[in-house]
Amino acid sequence: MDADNWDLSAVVRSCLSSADAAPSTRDSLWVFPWSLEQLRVVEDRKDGAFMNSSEVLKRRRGLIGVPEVQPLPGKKVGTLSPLYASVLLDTATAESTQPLLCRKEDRPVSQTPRSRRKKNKQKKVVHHVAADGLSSDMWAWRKYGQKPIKGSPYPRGYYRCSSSKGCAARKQVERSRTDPAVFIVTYTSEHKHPIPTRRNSLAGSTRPKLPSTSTGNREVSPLPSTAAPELFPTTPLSDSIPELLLDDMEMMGEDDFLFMSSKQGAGWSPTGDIAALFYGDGCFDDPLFPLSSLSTKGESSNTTTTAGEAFSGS
DNA sequence: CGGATTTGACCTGCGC
DNA sequence: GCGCAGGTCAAATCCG
Repeated sequence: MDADNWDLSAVVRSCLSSADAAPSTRDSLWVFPWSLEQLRVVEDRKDGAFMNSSEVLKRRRGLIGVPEVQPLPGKKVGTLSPLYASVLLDTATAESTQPLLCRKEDRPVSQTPRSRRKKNKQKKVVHHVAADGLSSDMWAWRKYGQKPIKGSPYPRGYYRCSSSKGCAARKQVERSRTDPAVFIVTYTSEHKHPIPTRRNSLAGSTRPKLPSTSTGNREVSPLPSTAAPELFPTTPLSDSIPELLLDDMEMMGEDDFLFMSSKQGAGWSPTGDIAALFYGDGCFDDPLFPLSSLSTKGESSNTTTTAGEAFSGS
């Protein structure tokens, strides 16, 4: 895939493979960087077929193997990441029948999101996380802005890494407009420093401020300050990850990490939460994304969900 | 006092 | 070229 052709759907596509598809194009899997807490949140909801947290942990430690998933009743067996599971959750709870996932080239022109501006040409990692799963980020983030987003009742918060000065890593947090219980976290750029083994002093000094009442927008805030991911203690992960992976990740930005293909391996996520596993051929070459076989809604391609729609303006 | 958050202003890219 | 909308800046403010 052309790096300039980056699209959210590609992010999602990269997380899924289908067991019934041709191995040459489907034998790929990405486990996106969810913390165990986040995974447990998804796991508890039992809304789809996905690898549970213990499985992820085993894979993380073993750094090999194919995730096993429980097939949805009447659905084909597939493998999918927690990220996709969250997308399913998002879809399942959406009142709208508008698809949440689609291929970029299938998107009607009228629905094309205001296409990526300069900043948006940067590769991004998009997570859908439950509110109580936001607490898992090892990095320290400092909020530098908040903007209302057209078409969404919820503003988007802008955070930059405060673990190290000069670090270009940023993230955006906003509520899903289809499921306010789900937050869309978008990571851009990469950390230019090793992941802290524990939350640094900056993070520790972040005050757990109560949501402002003076502005009257308390209910539309993407998340109260107290819910900022960086404010919660997180179990250090360094004890279970081979050092070589840390070295690899330091040399390899998240973008490179995302676009690695045609080989096996593992590494840290941009969030530093959990090792990602990948193997097989590059999944970005997939000609089709067989979401219809896994979707919890509908059977036709018309109901294939698109995370891009959940993310873009109306 | 140092660092984080808030929030209005400003900048910039994109569509028309 | 203009307007819109997203992204960033920075002063004011808050808090430990």
